[in-house]
Amino acid sequence: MRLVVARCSAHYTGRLSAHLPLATRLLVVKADGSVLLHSDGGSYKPLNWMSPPCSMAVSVPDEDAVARGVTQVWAVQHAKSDDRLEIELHEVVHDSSHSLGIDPGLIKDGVEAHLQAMLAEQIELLGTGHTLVRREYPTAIGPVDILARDSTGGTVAIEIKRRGDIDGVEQLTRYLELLNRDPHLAPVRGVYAAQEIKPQARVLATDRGITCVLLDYAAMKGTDDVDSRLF
Amino acid sequence: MRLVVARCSAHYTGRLSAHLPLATRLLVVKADGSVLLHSDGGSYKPLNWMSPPCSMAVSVPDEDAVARGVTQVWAVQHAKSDDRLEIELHEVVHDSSHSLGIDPGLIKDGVEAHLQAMLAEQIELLGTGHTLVRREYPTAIGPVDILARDSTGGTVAIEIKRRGDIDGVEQLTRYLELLNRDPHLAPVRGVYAAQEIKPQARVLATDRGITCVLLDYAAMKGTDDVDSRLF
DNA sequence: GCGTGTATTTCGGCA
DNA sequence: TGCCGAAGTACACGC
Repeated sequence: MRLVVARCSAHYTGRLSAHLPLATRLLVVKADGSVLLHSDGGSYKPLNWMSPPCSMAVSVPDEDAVARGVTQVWAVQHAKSDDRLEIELHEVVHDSSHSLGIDPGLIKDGVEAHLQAMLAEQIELLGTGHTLVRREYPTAIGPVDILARDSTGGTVAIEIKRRGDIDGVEQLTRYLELLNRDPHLAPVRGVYAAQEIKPQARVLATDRGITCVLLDYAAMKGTDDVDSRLF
Repeated sequence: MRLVVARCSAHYTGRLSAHLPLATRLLVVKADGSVLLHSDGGSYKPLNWMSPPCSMAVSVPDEDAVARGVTQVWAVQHAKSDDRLEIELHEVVHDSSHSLGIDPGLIKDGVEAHLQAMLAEQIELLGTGHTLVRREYPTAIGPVDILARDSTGGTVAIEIKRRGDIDGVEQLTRYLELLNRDPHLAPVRGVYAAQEIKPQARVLATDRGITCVLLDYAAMKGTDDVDSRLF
């Protein structure tokens, strides 16, 4: 990994065109050849970058560029597309290289899969008498997160999201349409369960007769008996 | 901006829990207090990070940690939530600080907004006699990109994408269903306009009576009289 | 390899 | 400020 701090400008062409005016920035060249261009703010996203696989060619600036104060030019070309990032470096403030080795990677916990597991175990949160049929109930267009039965024996298809957006309603709608063709299951009721449901998603869901349920992750985790296995 | 290369492990708790085993990584501390933890690969996304606003407290490791080889502990706490990132540093390979100043930021060109603006100005690309009603025509489930009238006075709802995928067809279908309930507008015809339309999207659109239109960005830009303001 | 669905998404725009 | 949709989305998992 090479770290360079320099005054620079940059130009990207590929899926869009973008330009970065002259300013001092951090340039990171990773071992796989990818390049990140970071400012001193924003968030984790670089101002500009090139993803691997790509290769970088360093060249001497032409006369015109030298006159503008350019000391070197980096041309980073993506290996499989026309994506191209050109960086003109002016003063270089810092330049160092470091050997990092391969990273063991991140271990995660607490994403949608956990919500699904916990709701499956606490299916009565949807109402007294609800019973689990199975998680990841398979259909022709993909698995339904949870299939259950309510106290009257009616089938309930549940779509789970961390953030309930409008596309989740579409997803559930497609499942419901398919499931309702199965005479063993029909009629199937839909439940959209999420930690947070956007107003527009709620409107669309309600319009289609889908019930919205808010999930309280902390409360569910508190009564989750498999909690202990996490870490 | 502070750059540190060090052998470290990390623990994140917040919207999820995550752990990073001991390895050598780049740690970037930005001027706004945010912290990035990068490996020598992956992509532009850090292995772990803390977004601003947040604050970092450096402390001396306890006896137990010292025994594990920890030389310092960074506790990064988000200012507005419970998000917390703890980093245990072992050997520090590199440590430098740099003043970068405020970045002028990225200037983009060629995104969906440009396509929309240009098509609104060149609405006759859809056929002679087409007139613009308005851009971002509001509905209960979100704004339609462009609403127009054709030469016969019929209403046309236009969905614009850079890359025409299947979800854009779904989106337009929802709008059409809603708009067709409005007696002042009905019947409303749908047009799916994109620089590139995926075969599956084209099939679905055609099946639903939606017209597909390919947008030639370069050609549209050539006749765009506000072109001069870009860059 | 491609398609699908998630993400500590981030980012910008508009009400 | 909050909500909503786009992103050079990236990324993992399924087939």
